[in-house]
Amino acid sequence: MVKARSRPGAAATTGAVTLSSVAERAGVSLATASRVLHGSGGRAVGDALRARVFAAAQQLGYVSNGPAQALARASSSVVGLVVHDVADPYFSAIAAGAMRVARAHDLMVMVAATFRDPELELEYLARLRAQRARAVLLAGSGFTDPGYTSRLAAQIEGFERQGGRVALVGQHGVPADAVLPGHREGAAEAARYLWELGHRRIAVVCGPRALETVAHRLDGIREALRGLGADLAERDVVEADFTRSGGRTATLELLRRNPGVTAILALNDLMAAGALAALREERRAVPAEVSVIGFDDLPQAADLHPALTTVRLPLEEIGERALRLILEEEPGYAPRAVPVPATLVMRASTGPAPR
Amino acid sequence: MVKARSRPGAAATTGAVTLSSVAERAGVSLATASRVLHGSGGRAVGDALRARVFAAAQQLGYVSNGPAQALARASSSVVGLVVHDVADPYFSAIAAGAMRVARAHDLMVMVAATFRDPELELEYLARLRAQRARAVLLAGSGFTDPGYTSRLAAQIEGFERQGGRVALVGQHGVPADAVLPGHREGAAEAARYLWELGHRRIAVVCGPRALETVAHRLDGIREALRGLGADLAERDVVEADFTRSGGRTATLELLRRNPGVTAILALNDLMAAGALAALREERRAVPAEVSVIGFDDLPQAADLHPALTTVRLPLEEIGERALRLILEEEPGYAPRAVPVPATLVMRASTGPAPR
DNA sequence: CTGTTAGCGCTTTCAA
DNA sequence: TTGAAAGCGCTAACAG
Repeated sequence: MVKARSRPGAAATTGAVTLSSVAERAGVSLATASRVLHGSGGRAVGDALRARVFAAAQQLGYVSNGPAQALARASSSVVGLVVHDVADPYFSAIAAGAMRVARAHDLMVMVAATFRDPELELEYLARLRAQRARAVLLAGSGFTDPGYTSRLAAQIEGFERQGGRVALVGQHGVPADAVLPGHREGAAEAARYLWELGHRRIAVVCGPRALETVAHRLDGIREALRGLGADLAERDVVEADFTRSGGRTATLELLRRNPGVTAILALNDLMAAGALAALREERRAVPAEVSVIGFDDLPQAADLHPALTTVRLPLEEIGERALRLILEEEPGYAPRAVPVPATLVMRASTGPAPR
Repeated sequence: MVKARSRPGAAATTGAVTLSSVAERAGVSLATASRVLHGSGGRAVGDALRARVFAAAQQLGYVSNGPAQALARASSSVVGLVVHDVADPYFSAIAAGAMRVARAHDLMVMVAATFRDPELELEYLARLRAQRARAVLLAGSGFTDPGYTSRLAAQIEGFERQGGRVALVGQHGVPADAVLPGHREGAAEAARYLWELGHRRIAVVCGPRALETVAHRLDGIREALRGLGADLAERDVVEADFTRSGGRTATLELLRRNPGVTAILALNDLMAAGALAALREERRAVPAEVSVIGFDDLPQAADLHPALTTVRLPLEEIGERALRLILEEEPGYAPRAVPVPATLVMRASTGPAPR
């Protein structure tokens, strides 16, 4: 018995429209059809054949097979984007920037959400590697854990050896191209601003310290206060989830522990929103009794009540720059680092310290 | 001269670690290595060989080649998600739900943002088809344009013929499995609520009417008012971008056109935020002078000032249900439609009509 | 349980 | 310019 699909091109019998069925229909070779339909630039094929191939493809409703192309070319047209959580506006802003760049390069974007699980981050990186992603942007802040760091470095190295490029948002303690948001400086500026307003009882509502972002922002505050001759007491730093509800809980706890605070630095805007809610519940006037500063300047920051004073980070730009770094520039001898400064945006949630 | 890579397995020389180099190293056949490393379940290979293969893969640092697998299996492990804009909380919530389901099925998610451009939507669908995505979720609301609709239907049909599954959020006027958010009913309920509060001068601030979502919500309002013996005048419907700034602009315009309005229905929460901002600028007290209702119940709705009364849509659930529909159920004879009801959430931005 | 082998659909020399 | 043919890395019969 003759096997149904023993010959190249036989697939056409099956129903699937392949390049060779297009070639056959157009009366040209497979190679020519490939050159017409996928060849870069478009030159190098006579106009007559060219037209016939297009017509055949059109009539047959040909759709190229991405995986096959990726296999033959040993490189795909997808880039990976790894975030903690797509529903977190911080990450969706970065994603928006990155996607714009991907679009400009005609690449598809594979998005993975780790929900702040380092293991998942590593796993997704491996899968992106398996998918032969051309580049990967790790937008989630690193975790300050040596074991994790070395495994991450190994994955990254493997990925790069395989021809892929990797960029990070934040310096994860591994050598790779990175965009470095001004966490430290921005936080320091916020702390100094409060100090200037006369606040002396400053507290911090922060996310998990294992997150690099959190650690850096906290450091910035600490250093700034030290520079001012003050000190941030451990009891004035309350840690919780890096979310609105974490911010609310932490603030409530803080108010219990230290009813005298006059200023709260929330390490992101989500937590700041929670802090404002808690303060409202506790009937503490903002900023008359307590001032609040956030971080990131999410779109909704200005709509909080009172409008949130915060440290602005150009998130979309960060996503753009990071992806550009690996898509538009050759790998250098040493990893590149692009600093992106943070700026203080003064609104209505801060005021002079009550006396 | 002997060609460097004339024999299968020769690739090992090149540096790339392939399945056959693993097999060779483990002293087993390619098939066995494949069964151990990628075979589902894991049975059917003796423990001894099994262990040797794992060891070899480990030592060599083997990473499977996704495209090659996809080609051989004629099916990939990626699903597509098409949205208007990842930075829009409406879509990022849906995306979060969908990604959770994808994760449960061990699938990667390719996200495409169309920025409300129908052409781009079609293009991405084609590319997802080329990537042999297993399923695609079109989360962006359809466009009420017949030309677009028929082309969309054609793409979807092609995609399905190819073995892929498609789900929609909203009925785009094409036959495909869909999750149908209660736009109409939710909007109607909001309108009736305002009516009960005594409002008789109700206006609508809406996004582009070419969007199905907008059209349906608007219809719901219109019908509800008609049912109450009232009518929504064209001059009381102001159209703008489906964003915060669109909401602000439209509200300003509305206030100029019709200073007497006592209630504003904004067709999404983003626009409602803009409406509140505009009202604040114009020194109109909310809800004492003007009541405002939004739509979606984004996480930030409760933090607006005053806290926004809005129509809640369980967005993450919508994303989940939609993806489940095509990942967990066999295609039916007819397209399925899963209705998801909207519910009114009463907060502080609405109150009795002033007299 | 294990190995052989024929493709999957496309790209890319190499020759003509 | 165009075509022939050799893979890309992996899966899945099929045969032992």
